[in-house]
Amino acid sequence: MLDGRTLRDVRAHGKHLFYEWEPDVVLHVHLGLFGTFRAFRSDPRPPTSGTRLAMANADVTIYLAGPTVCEVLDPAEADAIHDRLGPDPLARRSARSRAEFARRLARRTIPVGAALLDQKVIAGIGNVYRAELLFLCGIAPDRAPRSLSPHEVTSIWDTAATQLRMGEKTDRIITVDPVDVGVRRRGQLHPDEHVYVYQRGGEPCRRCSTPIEHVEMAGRTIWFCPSCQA
DNA sequence: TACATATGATCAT
DNA sequence: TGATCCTATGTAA
Repeated sequence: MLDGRTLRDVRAHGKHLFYEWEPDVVLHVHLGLFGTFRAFRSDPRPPTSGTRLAMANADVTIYLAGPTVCEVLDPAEADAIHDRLGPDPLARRSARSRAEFARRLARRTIPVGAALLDQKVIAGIGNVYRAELLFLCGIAPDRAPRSLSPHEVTSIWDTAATQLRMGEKTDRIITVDPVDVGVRRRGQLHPDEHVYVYQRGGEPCRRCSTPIEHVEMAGRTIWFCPSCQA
């Protein structure tokens, strides 16, 4: 279906990837929990039974295995998927998107910790960032969206944009301010010091030493500091 | 070698 | 809320 076509563009919205092939065919990929791309610069191994997609040109061969979604769509179908997603903090037009986020968040009655995983509210956050963002903003995960001040809502969006941009740049999730672990620069952080709360249940908060707690929310575990996020 | 576990999202109920 | 998709990795055995 895609053989021989030229790749015109690749776009991302949240964790959804859209490969636009000429003319007017869109490959929609979502890696989910298990999906991985593997690239072979030379001498590609033959695809295995788990390989769902192979893309190759003269220089590189890329395999995709384990994705939640790998489907060929027409542009209208791709648009429909795009339209049902909430705003992406990494997209341009951020001020407008922030207002849209505030609107969509305010309509929900679920806890803010659950809303951050709802792709119709905000796209692309994920389980690590939802916990880290709420820590950075000093917001308890079980707060009702309606109880959040405009400033708190703004800070969630702006912090998401900043942190996601940093993650994109470094290809790592590093939310910790080096000052909080007693070093000067990001590069001096030990890998165990990259996050404030994610998967740190029982360990002392990096800011106040209170033991980190965790709770189940939207079917997944979220960690938080009961003192910093009172 | 076996097993638990993970940065996700959808759908049925 | 639980089942489902079903790869790679790290740790235990």
